[in-house]
Amino acid sequence: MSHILSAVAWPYANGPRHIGHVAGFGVPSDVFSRYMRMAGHDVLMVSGTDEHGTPILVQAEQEGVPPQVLADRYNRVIVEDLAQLGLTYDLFTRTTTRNHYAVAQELFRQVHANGYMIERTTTGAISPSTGRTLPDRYIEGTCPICGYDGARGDQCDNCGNQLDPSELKNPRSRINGETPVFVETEHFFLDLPALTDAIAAWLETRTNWRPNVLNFSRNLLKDVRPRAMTRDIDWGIPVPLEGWSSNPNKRLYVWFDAVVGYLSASIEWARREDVRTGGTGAPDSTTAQRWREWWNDPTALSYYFMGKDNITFHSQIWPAELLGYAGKGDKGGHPGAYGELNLPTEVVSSEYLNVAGEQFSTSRGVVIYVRDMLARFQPDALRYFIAAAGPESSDADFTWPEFARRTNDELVAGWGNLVNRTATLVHKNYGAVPTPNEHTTDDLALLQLTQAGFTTVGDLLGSHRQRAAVGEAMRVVGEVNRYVSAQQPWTLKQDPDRLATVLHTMTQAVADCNVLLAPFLPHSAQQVHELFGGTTALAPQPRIEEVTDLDDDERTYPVITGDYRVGETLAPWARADVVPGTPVAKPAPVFTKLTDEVIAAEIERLAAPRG
RNA sequence: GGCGGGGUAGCUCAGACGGUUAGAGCGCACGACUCAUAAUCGUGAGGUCGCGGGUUCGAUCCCCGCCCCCGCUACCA
Repeated sequence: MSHILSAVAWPYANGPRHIGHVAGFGVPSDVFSRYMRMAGHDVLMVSGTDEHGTPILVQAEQEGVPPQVLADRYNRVIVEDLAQLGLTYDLFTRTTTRNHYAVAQELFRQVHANGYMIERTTTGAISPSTGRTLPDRYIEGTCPICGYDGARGDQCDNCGNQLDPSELKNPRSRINGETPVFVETEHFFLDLPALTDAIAAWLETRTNWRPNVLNFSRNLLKDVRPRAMTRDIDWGIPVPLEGWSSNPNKRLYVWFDAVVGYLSASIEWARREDVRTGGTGAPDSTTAQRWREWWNDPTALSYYFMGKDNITFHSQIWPAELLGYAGKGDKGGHPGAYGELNLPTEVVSSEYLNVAGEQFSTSRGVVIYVRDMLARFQPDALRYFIAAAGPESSDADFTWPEFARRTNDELVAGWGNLVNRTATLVHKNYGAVPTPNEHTTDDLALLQLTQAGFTTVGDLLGSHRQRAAVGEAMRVVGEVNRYVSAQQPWTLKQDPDRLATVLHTMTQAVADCNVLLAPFLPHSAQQVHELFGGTTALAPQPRIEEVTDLDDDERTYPVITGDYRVGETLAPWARADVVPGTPVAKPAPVFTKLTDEVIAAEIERLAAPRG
């Protein structure tokens, strides 16, 4: 049994998240975490909303509200969506807690003390009216090469050439149209060249990563330069150094602190455990130190879930921060108060989910929000689609007809119908799970087959092959349907001994399948369990809790948390023998079949102009 | 431009470190059954494995060239 950290990418709080986001990081991380918990491991699954950076600041100004107000709004929306989808975070928090500020600053301070934060003067574009960094992407003008007027500061969309923003003719801010000025400014750069050997050595020890992720990560090391970790901006975490911390216009780069979130959320989780068990939540109390079980124990495992656009931050920047913190680069050094922190065991990156062949685009209205999806469809239907057809190893496509097909032909007709016909037969004939007589070889063969699923499906889940895993589980479901057709229990009314045995075998096989599918379909797994008279918790769900900031009594915010203890709130990854005599009521269908009309309405909604 | 991924049955995809008849699900055709949300089970039709060369006894899988699609290209979350 291992300690396993499920580190899930932090959704950016500038708007509601769409199903592409949860396909990339949400469902895969939850399926993995649920399975690992069922298999008996100590899983800590953490994430939160990422709330700093230019986009939130710009959007807040356009709306005329403080950035924190904007972030508060979308933090709550995202929390509600992820919880409703059934994502079992041990803690889903945010980057604007005092705890996170303190942890991010501690990381920065020690990386700096070890010599891996180097101060440099650079020329940067700033907005003259605010004094803030104007990122390349926020500058546009006329391309000096092709004359196209809509060129961005980093690249011309017309001719494809890379540009330097200072080369643009008639440069202007996309935020407010003013002409940017190029000034000299001081910033701290993460000294990646001094850490490259250490990163490369770590990458060399990595096995079992998806090959494209590992190759991409190795490639990144071919051309490494120091990377700025501070910004001219007044929204973010203050730079914890003399002369900097009091400067309202210097802040940590949003990505520096976003990846620190995995650690700070783990620490916040431990501190809240301390509070829950009667402590004060002070960082140095015994329970509040429990995060170290996942971060300091070298045998602990950590899996980072994200979309492919985040790979560089998780296989290069975050390891560099950790190595710099530990003093393990070319310049030496020593760890700070958190000790030697584990580097990622595996960076589990997804590709992209497209919608009907197009990339998601909020501005063009090519988007399906998680919220809208969950308002009209069962969460398990979306989870199933993502698990079975998601962008696991290459880009995948979401279309409404395919969603309907997966739901109707596989979930409803395959699995739901097996549950329903089994429960109906049991209910009609006995009203309870019957006591079996002697099993035939057919019965035993089926039970052996469903039992074997725990190994085959489990192995696939453990190696992040969820599409194959759910396919294997559904193959087992198909075998049970074949058994039912072959045994024809509805013809056995004159042979009660045999009927009881067949129905008992079916019930056991369905129960096995239900556990196999529980990581993917937790909502319906619990329903199916109860349909067959189960009274215990099989697949727990997360809950939203309003909490007070541990270091600021004035502030409250919602978190996602829950109790996911195997054997107590969660079924183990193994057969649970069905108990003869357990009452089985007349079943109601577990999954809702999607009609053509419903799907047509969704297609129309997607095609409609935005707004 | 550079780097990376991909082009396999009508659709969505799997697979082969080169080797007898290339797989799955759905769709389609026919049949069986009727416990079940017209669900289930069986049988069958259907593929020049992007194009052109090369290596090889043999390539769809390796090499070269080409065409097409997608992503990344570093201060953008």
